[in-house]
Amino acid sequence: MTTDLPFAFDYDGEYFDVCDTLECGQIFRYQKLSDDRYAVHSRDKYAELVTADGKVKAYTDDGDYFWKFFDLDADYAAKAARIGALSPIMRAAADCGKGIRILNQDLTEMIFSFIISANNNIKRIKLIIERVCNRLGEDTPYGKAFPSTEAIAASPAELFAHLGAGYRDKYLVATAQKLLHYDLDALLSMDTPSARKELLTFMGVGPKVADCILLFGMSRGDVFPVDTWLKKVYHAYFEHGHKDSEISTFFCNLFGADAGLCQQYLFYFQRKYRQNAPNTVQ
DNA sequence: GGACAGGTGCGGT
DNA sequence: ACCGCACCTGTC
Repeated sequence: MTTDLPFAFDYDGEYFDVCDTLECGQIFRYQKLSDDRYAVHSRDKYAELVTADGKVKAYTDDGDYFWKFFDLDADYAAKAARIGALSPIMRAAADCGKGIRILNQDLTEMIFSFIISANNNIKRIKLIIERVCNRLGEDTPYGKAFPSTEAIAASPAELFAHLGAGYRDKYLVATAQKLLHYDLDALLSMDTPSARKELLTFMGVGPKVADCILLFGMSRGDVFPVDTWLKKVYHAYFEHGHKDSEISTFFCNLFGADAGLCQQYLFYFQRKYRQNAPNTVQ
C-alpha cells in the first residue's frame, strides 16, 4: 500500500469487479499492482483498490469523488437482470460482465484520451497518455495529474508526435485550442443527440470517439460506441443487414437507455471469450 | 520484409 | 450523402 493513503469505503464485490471495470476499455490511467490490487488516476486524484473476501476496499484522499467515479449509487444488480432477460446472448454477456461499472470520468480528460484512442490499441494508448501526463501534468502527492487544456493548447504538435501520438498530434492541439474558449457547461446541458453532433465538430472526434466521450465523460447511457469488436459482435450474434455506419443506431434502438452498459457487456464478452481474430490486446 | 489492426479527415464522386 | 484512401506505430 502506498504510504499514508487513508481507507475511504468498501463495497460488496458481486456487482463491482475492479479488474473487469478497469480493463474493458473505458479508462487508460490505471495500473495493476498485483492480482487483487489496482491503482487508478483521474484528473489530479488517485485511489488504490484492494479486493479481498468478496469485497472491494478503496484507499484514497477523496472517497466521495471515487464513490461517484465508480457509479456506486447505481443498482447494477437490477441493470444486469434487466439486460440479461433480453436474449440468450445478452444473458451470457451480462453474466460475464456483471462486475463492470460505467465510470463517471472527467469530461476534458475523456476528450483528449479518446482522441488518442482513435485507430489505436489499449496498450499503446496507455503508454502515450502516461507520457503526456508525465510531460505536461502538474505534480500531485501520488504522481502526475492529467494535463490542463491550457498546457495542451500551448504545446507544439510535434511534442505529441514525439510522445507517440503519431498523426493525432495536431488533433490534440486543435481541440485544446478550441476548448480554451468553449463553454463545456453548455455542452453538458444539451440532450444527447445535440451534444453528439457538437462533439463531432471537434478535430479528431468521429462517431466512435464521440460516443465514448458521451458515455464515460458525460454520463449518457443511451449511446453505443461501435469499434471493430462490436462490429464482430453485430455480425456474429445479431444481424447482417446494416452498414457499419448504421450499427450504432441499430443497437441504440434495441437497448435504449441501457445501450452503453450493453455495449460494455458485449465488448468485454467478445474480448474475453472470442479474441480470435483482431489484435490480442493486453 | 510485408500485411494488418485500429477510427478519423479529406478529397473525389 | 457516400466511398475510398492516407495516416502512425507496433506486432506477427
